[in-house]
Amino acid sequence: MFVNRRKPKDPERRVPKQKRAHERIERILDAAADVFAKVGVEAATIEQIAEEAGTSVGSIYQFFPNKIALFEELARRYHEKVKVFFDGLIGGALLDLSVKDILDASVDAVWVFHEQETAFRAVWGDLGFTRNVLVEGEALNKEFARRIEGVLGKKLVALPVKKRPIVATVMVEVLTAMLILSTRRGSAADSKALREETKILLRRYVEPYEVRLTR
Amino acid sequence: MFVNRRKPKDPERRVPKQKRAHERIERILDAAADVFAKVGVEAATIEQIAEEAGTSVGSIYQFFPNKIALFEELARRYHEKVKVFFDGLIGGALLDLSVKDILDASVDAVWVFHEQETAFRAVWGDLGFTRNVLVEGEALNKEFARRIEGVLGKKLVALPVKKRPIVATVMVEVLTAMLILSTRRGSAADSKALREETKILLRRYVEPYEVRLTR
Amino acid sequence: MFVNRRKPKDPERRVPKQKRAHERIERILDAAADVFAKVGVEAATIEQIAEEAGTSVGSIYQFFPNKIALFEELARRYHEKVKVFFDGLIGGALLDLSVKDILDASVDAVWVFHEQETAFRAVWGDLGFTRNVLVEGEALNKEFARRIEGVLGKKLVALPVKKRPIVATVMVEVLTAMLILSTRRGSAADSKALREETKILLRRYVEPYEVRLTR
Amino acid sequence: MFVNRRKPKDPERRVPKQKRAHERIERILDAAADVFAKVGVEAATIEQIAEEAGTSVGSIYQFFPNKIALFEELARRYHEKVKVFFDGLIGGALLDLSVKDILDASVDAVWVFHEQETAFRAVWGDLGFTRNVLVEGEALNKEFARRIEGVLGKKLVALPVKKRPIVATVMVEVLTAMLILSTRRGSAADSKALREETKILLRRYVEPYEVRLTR
DNA sequence: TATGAATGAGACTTCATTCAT
DNA sequence: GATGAATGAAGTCTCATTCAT
Repeated sequence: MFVNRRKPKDPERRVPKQKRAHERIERILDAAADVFAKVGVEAATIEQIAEEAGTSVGSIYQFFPNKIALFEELARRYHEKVKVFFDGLIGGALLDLSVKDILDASVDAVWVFHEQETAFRAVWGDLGFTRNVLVEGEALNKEFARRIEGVLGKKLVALPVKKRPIVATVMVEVLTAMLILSTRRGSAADSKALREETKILLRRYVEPYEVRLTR
Repeated sequence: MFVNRRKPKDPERRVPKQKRAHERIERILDAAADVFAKVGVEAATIEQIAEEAGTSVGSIYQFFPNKIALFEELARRYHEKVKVFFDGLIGGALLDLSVKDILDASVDAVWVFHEQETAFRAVWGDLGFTRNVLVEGEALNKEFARRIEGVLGKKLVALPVKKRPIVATVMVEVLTAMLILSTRRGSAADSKALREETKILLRRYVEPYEVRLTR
Repeated sequence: MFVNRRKPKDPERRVPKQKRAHERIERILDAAADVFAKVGVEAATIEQIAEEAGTSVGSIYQFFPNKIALFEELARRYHEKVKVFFDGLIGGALLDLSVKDILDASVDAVWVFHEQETAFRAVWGDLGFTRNVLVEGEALNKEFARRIEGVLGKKLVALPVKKRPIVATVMVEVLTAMLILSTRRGSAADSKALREETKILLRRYVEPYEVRLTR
Repeated sequence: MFVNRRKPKDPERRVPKQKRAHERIERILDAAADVFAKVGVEAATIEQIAEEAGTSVGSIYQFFPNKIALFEELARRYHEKVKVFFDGLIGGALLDLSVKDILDASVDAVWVFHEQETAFRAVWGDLGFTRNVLVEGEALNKEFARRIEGVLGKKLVALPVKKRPIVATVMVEVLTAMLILSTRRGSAADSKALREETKILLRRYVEPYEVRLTR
């Protein structure tokens, strides 16, 4: 009742021990992602999320100290998921393929991943705008870039080591931009076309680095 | 957009008042742009903007029905400015240049424009975030694309008419993405490097369409 | 919307420049005192106070950053009022009277003051309980005690200097206790009787110090 | 006060369970007293109390219908304890002593009791604050007064019967006030001094009633 | 018209109480 | 019974918008 009654509380909040709790957390996060996707992170309200999750606001606060924590957890999870995804992609036989095939396969894979993870897009899309957590989005893309650098180094022999970071960064950002665009545009036909165009764009960008020009 | 700004009864004596009102509107919009840039559209408060503009909230509501109208007017103006900018760009002797030179000049021009218009970036950057006005941002980029199509048609003779829209769209989005990235990264050195890399990227993308491959 | 949007704000809040605002502040404080008196400081809600004051919660927050600030301002004002009251009491011709007459006059005056300032009692009564602001109540009574010491020194010649503080403190606390009791009991008859009994109690307590026992 | 604690069907097998329940109740009440003492009744949360008691909130609600019931039970118990205490005090050889010795012994005893029962002070102190249960605190003091009246009648022969109630009341309230003051002030030295001063105060107050003025 | 105080809906968060396990 | 997660009413506070001066 009094001002100081709003004590910070255990910042970690309850650790989910029970299965039911675990499910609820998932439902809450899913709902949060949906709502974030629908109206944006800022405009989303806890009540909305609770309703979408089929719970009460109290339950959300049982697990998350505030709205931003929901967002951060989502971002963290996507980050994780993407890392795993990339590891699978690169860890595979990718490096045995030609640059063109690598790009095609990668774009396809990322595209599919992106389309399946509806909520992912919302979070990712908002990352740049939600000033408080910009960091996370940056981190995500920077991590992508780092991974890609590894591949570039092996396949694009004509690419000077010093230029690798920027080329990788550009590739990631271009891919991101195309994904976001495809989300914005909505139509499946557009998406397909954009995907193919993205492949072309990336291929043309890096092809010159593929073989060292001899003679 | 505006409330009752368009009722010039007694035009004679209205002129000075109109002038004052006009100045006030400009100051309000400038302030809004600044505040939006600083804290984001959602977080910005009318009071903040009023203070920054050296007016009162009441005065703002005299001219704008609500906060979003401020944003929309800003977006509209930038849209306008950009159109003018593009007209200048394309209307000039651009078409006499080679594709490479066109791209270089265009990227440079856009880049400079973007860097000068601080508030522009804020508005543009927040476009995706404030869902209600996403439209405006889309419109902007679509308009860009349409303009570019005109140029493409003339210079990229090998580009099939049907492919023009998507190529133009990709170019605009890529350029946009690079501009946003450069804003995020901040450092001037990065910006310069990104600008050059953007030129390379775009050039490689469209070069194949430059000349019809004859046998 | 976001967590950090709840910025501390100008802690002083608006300074009342306008007459209307001033009146409103008075009304708010009166209402607060009433509500505090009725349900206690902790249980009082801003909404209740706003209703009682015939305003809106927003108006209250225009002037006071939070509920506790209302309480503190009330306490501060009462403190002030009481100081003035005491100055009047002691500054008068009181010292020319006998100890008995001084006590009688003082108890009467305090009693009347206390009965008139309904809200005062509420705030004072809660001072001891509202942990956060205990200080204020203590300060008030300590100040009383200090004033009384001055009088004691002059009239109670047989009271050793070293004992003055505790005797003064006991007198103040006893008087306070009796006032609070009389508030609790409610009935006017009781109040009158308690008042007289308080005079007796205090008189008997200090009479032995009145004259130095010679021989 | 209690929910369903009084349904001993199958008393045989219930004994151990009852015992366990009894212990739990004690632990809960102790915890409640501690927490009330620490943060005040309003600010105390059931969860805090449960934690302090090493139980769960559910268990608390097994025995107490709500938070206030905890408080009331504590008050009731203190009331009880105090009654027993007083009975011991008065039932003893007290009446054989002089008025001075009675007062000295009583004040000492009450003081010690008060200092030992830490939680008691918290509950008592908060009595005035939690309006709903003000009654209880009043009752306590009224009961004290009644007991004291009995003694007064026997020892203060010069005290008119009609004046007994108010004298008793004043004595109790004064003692209470001094105890509370000593709690507030904290220091042991102060406490000792206050205790002695309280003895003096009370003695001087009632001495005149000790012997009937003859002639 | 300009000002800024007033309004009040609505967001966040807490916590007493209930209830499924 | 015991547990602690779930609920949601209620409280605090903010700020877009209105309106009296």
